[in-house]
Amino acid sequence: MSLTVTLPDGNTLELPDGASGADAAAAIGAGLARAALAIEVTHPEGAEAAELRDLARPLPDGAHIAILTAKSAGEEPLRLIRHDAAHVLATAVMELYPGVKISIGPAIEGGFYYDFDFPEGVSISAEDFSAIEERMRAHVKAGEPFAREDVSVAHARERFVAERQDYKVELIDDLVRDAAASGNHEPLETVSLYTNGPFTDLCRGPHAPTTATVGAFKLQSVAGAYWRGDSTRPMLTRIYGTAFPNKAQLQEHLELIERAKERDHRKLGRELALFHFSDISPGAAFWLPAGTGIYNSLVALSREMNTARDYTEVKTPLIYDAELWKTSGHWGKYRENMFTVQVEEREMGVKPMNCPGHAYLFKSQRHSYRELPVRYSEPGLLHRNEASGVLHGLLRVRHFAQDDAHIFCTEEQVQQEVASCLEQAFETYAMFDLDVRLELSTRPEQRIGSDEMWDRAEGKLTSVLDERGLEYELNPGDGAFYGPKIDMHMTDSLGRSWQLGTVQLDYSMPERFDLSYTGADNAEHRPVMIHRAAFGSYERFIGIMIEHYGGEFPLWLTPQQAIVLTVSDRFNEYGARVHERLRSQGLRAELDDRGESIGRKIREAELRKIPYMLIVGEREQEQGSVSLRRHRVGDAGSFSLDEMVAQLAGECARPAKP
RNA sequence: GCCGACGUAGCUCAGCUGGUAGAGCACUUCACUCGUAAUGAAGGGGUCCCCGGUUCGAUUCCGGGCGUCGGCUCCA
Repeated sequence: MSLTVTLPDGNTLELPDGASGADAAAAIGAGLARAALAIEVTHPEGAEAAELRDLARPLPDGAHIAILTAKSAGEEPLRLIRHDAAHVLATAVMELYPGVKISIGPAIEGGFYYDFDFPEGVSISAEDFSAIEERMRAHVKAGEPFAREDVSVAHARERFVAERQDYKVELIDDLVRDAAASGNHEPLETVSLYTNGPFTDLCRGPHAPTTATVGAFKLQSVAGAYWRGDSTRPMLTRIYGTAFPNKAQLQEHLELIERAKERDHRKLGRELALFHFSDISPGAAFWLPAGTGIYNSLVALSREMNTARDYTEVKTPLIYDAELWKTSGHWGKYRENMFTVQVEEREMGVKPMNCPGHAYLFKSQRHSYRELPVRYSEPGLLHRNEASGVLHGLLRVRHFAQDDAHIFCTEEQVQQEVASCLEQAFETYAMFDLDVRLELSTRPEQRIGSDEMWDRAEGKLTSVLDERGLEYELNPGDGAFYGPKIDMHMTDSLGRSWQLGTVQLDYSMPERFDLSYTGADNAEHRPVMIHRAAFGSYERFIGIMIEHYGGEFPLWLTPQQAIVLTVSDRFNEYGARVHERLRSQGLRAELDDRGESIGRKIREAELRKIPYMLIVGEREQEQGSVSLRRHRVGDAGSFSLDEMVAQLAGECARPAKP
């Protein structure tokens, strides 16, 4: 008896019955057999997707197979190695800390982690890493095989109960329950265990043949993480690490992280004197002149774009009677995260968002269907009492402003308005070369409004996205408490994802505030409310933008577009004239006429990342010219003053909207 | 909020086992008048995060708080 499998190049391979993936690799070549990590198997019958399996498992007859090695394309080899590394980490920790309870340890983007529950009184910090790494290295060096064993649920459960591995027992019970609940599957009868050296873990697999494939690894950080991501359950200790097939790749990865840290907006914000943070007001930026310039440019851009789209700007109060927040529903859900003040006998709340104010303002006037959509925009100041542990530079703050707007429209206008909001957001991001990721967030558990309302609202957002052929991720249960939303996300220098823009559909707020307009039928109708922002908060957007550009902003946005550097103070008068010419063209230019050497002036301007340095000395003064040096490029030749001014004015203009 | 680490001059950091602190950069002044990434000299600058405790004496040890960093939870 024999079996036949098909290789990726279309050739077939005949193997004895019961042959494994390892046998297939060996049949192809000894080099491949040594390098093989796992095998991708596509079943002959059934339309199931390819499955990555251990090399040791027998191959089904007629399968299409592909041997995976460390050099295979895609993320799979790294994921496999990192998952192996997570098991090796657990092995070492179990040996070093008797009584520790293990939970889960997956591969993640950039590495892996394993969550542990250490015995009472034991706490782990980075200082313990070298001892753990040493044990890990011993296991990797030993090249211990990963052995898979499929055992009955009862057997596995007994085993982990006996070992007091409560988290594993809970995982098994959940697997059984989920299988039963899914309906279309048979009840769960077996689970797989993987053993490497002294360590056995409940694990779906696959794994590489031995621990030796973890060529290079490093433990990176330790952090708390709630069991099952649930803040009501115990907090476990998570150890993060990363692993690669070899040392060089690990080294390269670590250097990449170091370089990314150079782009950190908190570091650049300080170095470029854009903003300042202080204990005196946690979570609130002090904006220095350069940063304020950028901030104001963005606000101006938003105003222009809004005006072009028939938005009207309004101003609403910062502090409101609690009654407003009770009406909107925020008092019930977000009271803990609001700043409140006692004013005489009244309890007041500082606004964490503009919507209730805008709803109230809409209600204060009579509206005809003829004026709809009414679009109120307001870069209003907001305060949210964010938990101390979540604050993060400009990206998560307590005090901020949004490029916020609320659209009040008829049911029929909703799709058009949502589409237009998305377009405006895309247009905005295009000006900054940002690629955002879309997410559709649907009804959360804690919500207001009927199911019919949610069906309708989610349906509308989905249809706008689908009609435009936009790619998006579905985020079930992540909507606002009053309606579903489309969020636009962007990542920071270290790959962490942050929400920028949002478009939220809201049938609930108009109901709660009893908003209405008079229809053509002379009867009162309920408008629909759309909440939207493109930048999101100006603070966060600037933070993301600093990291995106590494502090080298586009010319139209940069705080200082040009600096005039005098070679010595004999040329300060001419320098001042050049400076004045630039300023009269509306350019943001500075004059450095200090008695310092030209070398020093250049160095300082380079460090400040000023794009154009105009150097003036004897030659330039005589010829009425300037010598240009571009940031990071160097000497760019000599130009007549008229020529230079015209060129700069042209290049520094804001790019035309697409 | 939770877990862990950290908190010394504007910034980056040093400071052995407890005896009230130091460097470089930045800043000020003076000299230098300079050609594409640092001229030299002198000087000023510190409630060593805050509040308690131990001690003859605390930046150092202990407790509590606050803040920051990395995660987790949360994010209207």
